[in-house]
Amino acid sequence: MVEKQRRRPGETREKLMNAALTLVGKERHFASLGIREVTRQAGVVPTSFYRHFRNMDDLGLQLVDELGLVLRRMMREARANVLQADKLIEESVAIFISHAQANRSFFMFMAQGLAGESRAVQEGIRSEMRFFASELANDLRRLRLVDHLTDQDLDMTADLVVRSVAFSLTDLLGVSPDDDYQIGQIRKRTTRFLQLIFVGAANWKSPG
Amino acid sequence: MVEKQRRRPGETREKLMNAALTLVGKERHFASLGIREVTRQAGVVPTSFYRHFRNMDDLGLQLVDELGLVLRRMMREARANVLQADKLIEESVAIFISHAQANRSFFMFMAQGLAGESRAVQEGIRSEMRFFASELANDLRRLRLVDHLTDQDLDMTADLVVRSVAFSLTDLLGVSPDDDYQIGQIRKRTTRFLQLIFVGAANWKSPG
DNA sequence: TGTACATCAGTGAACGCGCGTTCACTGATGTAC
DNA sequence: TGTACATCAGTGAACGCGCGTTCACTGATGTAC
Repeated sequence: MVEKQRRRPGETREKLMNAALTLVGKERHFASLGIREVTRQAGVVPTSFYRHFRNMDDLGLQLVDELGLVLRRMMREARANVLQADKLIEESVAIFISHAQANRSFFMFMAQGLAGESRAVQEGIRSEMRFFASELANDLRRLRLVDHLTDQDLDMTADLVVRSVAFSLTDLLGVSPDDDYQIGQIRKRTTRFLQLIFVGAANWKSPG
Repeated sequence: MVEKQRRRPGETREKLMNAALTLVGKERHFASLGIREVTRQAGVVPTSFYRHFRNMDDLGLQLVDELGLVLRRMMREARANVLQADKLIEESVAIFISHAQANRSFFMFMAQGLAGESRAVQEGIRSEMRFFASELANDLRRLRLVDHLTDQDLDMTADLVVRSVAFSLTDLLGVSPDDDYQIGQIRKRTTRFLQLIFVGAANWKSPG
């Protein structure tokens, strides 16, 4: 006899979201996932899907919300651990890379969603990135490392940093998680990108 | 009676590739396109597909090749038209944006493919971007605007420029092609990103 | 505390449909001699 | 130049299958009084 029901509330919902993420982590594109496929991966009957989501887009939107949590967690860790200003960039990049590795599927979903099929998911991910960039701008303001920049120029700098890191993400997701050499290369290159941007910011004069 | 056969050689192949691009241009993700869907859009019987492609991935790879041509055309135009060094960035960005608008579907395909399902397509697009970046580095070397950089640092700068522009592409593709105000904003922001990067490059000292 | 009822979340059967792919056929075009 | 044959590219019919979605059902949990 099959053990059924008496599940923790929200358990199936969670299973479905994890199933979608797992498939995305296996090089599948979110846009090509089907409801039956996801429920199969989750070990759940297809009809269960509709108890939690209206369709795959809906599931995608809820994944975006969770992605936001992952990003906030990463930010918190970066704030706690990046203590020496002179190592700020190296350490932040290292933390980013370790989080990207630990949540590979989530970040894959994010990279896919930026040019994805659902406009709403796309907007959601963009909005998470904007939030991230604005928090970074606040941190930079607080650290007073680039004191001569106007608020607007600081925002621009933070935005460019976030974009560069996001692009490195797609590099990172393209190599095997075990390939330490390649990952090291990506880490170094990302670090240099950010250094270049900060040299630019340090010497920036607002056009007027 | 239906007029049939006696087609220009390669005509159907072209129709199929255009059909896929058209669908991608309509917010569809390439990974979610089906063979029947593409042939329907092309006005061709499903079996015709197999005369030209082994599967959708194959079609994707051939689109990457065409994408390369589009990028080379853009590069050529930029070289021909960007004459004054002081307007170099503005003018290049303007040319990029006008090409992105004129080949919206192609660039959409490119943005999608970077995090797409097919590893081969992904690699193809990356390789086109690397080529583009290396050509840009050559141009910068020739113009002698950043003479103090090592070859490696110049490559890095060009790479960062290309990435930033590619990311702006996803901004651009997210707004309506008629929304001149938004497009203007994206143009300005991209220009400032590149200016920031070049200020960084101008003041860069290779670590050693 | 107990009872009646509503809501919630999971199930299996069933539907009609569009999918990818195979097949044998056809006429146009290219090639050998 | 003409003829015989191979190759190419397009066609329509057919296949089995997995898809999204609906439905009526069931038992567990929450709520009202």
